[in-house]
Amino acid sequence: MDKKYTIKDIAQMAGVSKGTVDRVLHNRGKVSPAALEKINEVLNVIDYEPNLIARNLKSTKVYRICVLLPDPVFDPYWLPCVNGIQDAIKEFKAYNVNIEIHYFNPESTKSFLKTNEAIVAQSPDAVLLTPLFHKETIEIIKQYDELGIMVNTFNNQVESSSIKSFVGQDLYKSGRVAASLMNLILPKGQIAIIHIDESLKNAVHMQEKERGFRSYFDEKNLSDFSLTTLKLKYSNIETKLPAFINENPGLSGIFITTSKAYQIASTLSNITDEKIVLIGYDLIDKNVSFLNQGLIHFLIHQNQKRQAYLGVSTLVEHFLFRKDIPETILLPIDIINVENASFYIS
Amino acid sequence: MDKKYTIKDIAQMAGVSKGTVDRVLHNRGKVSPAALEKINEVLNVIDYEPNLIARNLKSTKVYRICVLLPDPVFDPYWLPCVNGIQDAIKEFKAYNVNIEIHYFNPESTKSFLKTNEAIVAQSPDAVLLTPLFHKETIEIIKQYDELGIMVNTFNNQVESSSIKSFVGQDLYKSGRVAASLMNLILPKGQIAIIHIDESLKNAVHMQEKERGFRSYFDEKNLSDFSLTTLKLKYSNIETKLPAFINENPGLSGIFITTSKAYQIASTLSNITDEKIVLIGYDLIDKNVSFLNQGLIHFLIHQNQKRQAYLGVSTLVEHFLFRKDIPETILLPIDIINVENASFYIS
DNA sequence: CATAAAAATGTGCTCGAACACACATTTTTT
DNA sequence: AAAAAATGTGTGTTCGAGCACATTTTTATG
Repeated sequence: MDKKYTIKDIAQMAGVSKGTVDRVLHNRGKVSPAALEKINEVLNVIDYEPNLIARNLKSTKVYRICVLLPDPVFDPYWLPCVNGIQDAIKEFKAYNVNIEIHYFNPESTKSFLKTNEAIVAQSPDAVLLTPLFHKETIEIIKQYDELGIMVNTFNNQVESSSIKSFVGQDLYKSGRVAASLMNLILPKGQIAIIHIDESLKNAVHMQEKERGFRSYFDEKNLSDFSLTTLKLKYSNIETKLPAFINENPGLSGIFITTSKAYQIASTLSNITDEKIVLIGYDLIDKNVSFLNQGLIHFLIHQNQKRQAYLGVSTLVEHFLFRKDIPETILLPIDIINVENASFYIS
Repeated sequence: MDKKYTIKDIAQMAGVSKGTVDRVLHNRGKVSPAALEKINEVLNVIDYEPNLIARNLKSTKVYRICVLLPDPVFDPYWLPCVNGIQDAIKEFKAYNVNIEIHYFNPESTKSFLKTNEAIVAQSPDAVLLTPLFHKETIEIIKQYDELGIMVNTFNNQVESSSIKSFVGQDLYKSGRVAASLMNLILPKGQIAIIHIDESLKNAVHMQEKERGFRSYFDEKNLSDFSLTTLKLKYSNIETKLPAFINENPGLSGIFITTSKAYQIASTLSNITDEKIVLIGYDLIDKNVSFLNQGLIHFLIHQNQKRQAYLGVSTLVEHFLFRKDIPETILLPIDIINVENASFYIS
């Protein structure tokens, strides 16, 4: 009963030509009520699904998708994204899709705006954004909206009615996951939450993680714990972290809300032999190296590669196969330790 | 420079007809040395990739793939597999592929053999097997091999040169992951490894997990631990487990090598208030329920859904797009606790 | 009622690969 | 020397959807 019907089949069954069937299916042109009814009758009985292969063979329209990504040269955090996008490019190269990556300097709002202009100039069908800068993103999105360019986002969440979709992780929950792991290793003690950032562009990101982390301990009502927040910059870790350790000799755990746990691990290994539990984010090489050395206990995998891949592939499948684009795709919060890390590194 | 060339383009460039180009590309029919050289010259310069869409549109060949799966009625463990396969069916329904699931009773080798016969009678192009019964699987595979039916396996690994591919998890490593988590919670104490099985059909599965689990503690040279292995059957858990707990009052952790951790959790909650750490496998409803209650600490996610999906999709992509089938695909060993479980449940 | 305008419907070509078939040329056989 | 076989090459059709254009039918208007 799973026979595949073609437009020709329907035309024959309804006693009309395939042109008329086509007009009914696509609401194009005029069709007499009589013909409409005959065709609808057939359509109600059978289960017509257009052959996507044939459709995409015919169509000469080339869909253009631009990806706006921070240049991995400035931060290796973004490297997996490039791989994810290249996977998507490879997968869809048989189709009429053109996917381009445009890089910007994550330290510079100017670079962000300039690269956006370059993309706008190309007037693609859709853009996948990494909305690092909130204010600028809102501006840019307005522009895209006016030009009828579809906007998807990933990694960072920005509220805007013009955004079709977001791919990322529930940061609040990921903070809770980190907390649950910390609590498992440390039944009590002082724990620091460290934010490492130069420009506060990840401020919301980090705050959500902290909120989740704290909520876990709040709920548990664990009076055995004391939580301290510490904000560091790349440039002052070497001086401020040792000072902080000195001031807090009872410190037993650190939760790092960015991918820079390796910086803490590295500095820490130079100044103390005490075992401080480190939990951080992302499987970048340096983090994995400290994980293997036992200096980082857990990493939470944000799977940027898959985020980027899904961001692109949902767009492509929307254009090619008319699939719906989900408003939000939340990737699982993968818990990584030294034993299972190798399976997540691609 | 990424222009897509067609056979017609090549024909024109080489000054021959598309028929001759086709003969060169597919080694069919005779071609004069002169024509061959001209065409090869063109092919060396450009980067020809046949349009897969056009190829699959033309081909009328319907590929038939049968999946041999234990009936989820007997064990809910297999339910996610059905979903994974249905995902694959949905994804490829536009193509000429016919995917059928055939169920057998996992308690009965007879049922396994009988269902296999039914599949053989259909003479599909490929079969995806769940090789529960080792001896019978080897026999069956021989039969498939003689008939030229391609065999892929998932979940259970069976050594055979006739098997094209295996999708699953590294069980030894998953045992190690479980051990590392156990060690994190328990700095010392007595730990039991419990195998729950009726027919020992999973014997190899469980042994590998135990081997990995023990290897972790062996390596660490942790003399503070003592590991005991206990084999239970579904029917005698209620009597034997309490007896075991009585005999071993110092027991502080249990590693359950199958998806039946919920049975242990349930029995345990009736006989003792002591906090015993439980680590098991698989996100089946009952396990997740005990995870949420805090009676199970960790579950290792074997992701059967994805295993089944990948088993089918690699086959389909092999037939449709001539992709290589990887010999082994090892899925990551996902660590699940109460905080991140929801993201893995589909 | 004629005729233009509008509405409805059918025909035919395209996309690119695959392959059957027809035809031409050369080689081999009797 | 004619017939038969082998070899080389080009042409044309197919797959199904999409769409432009041609054709037919209906309706409106003087």
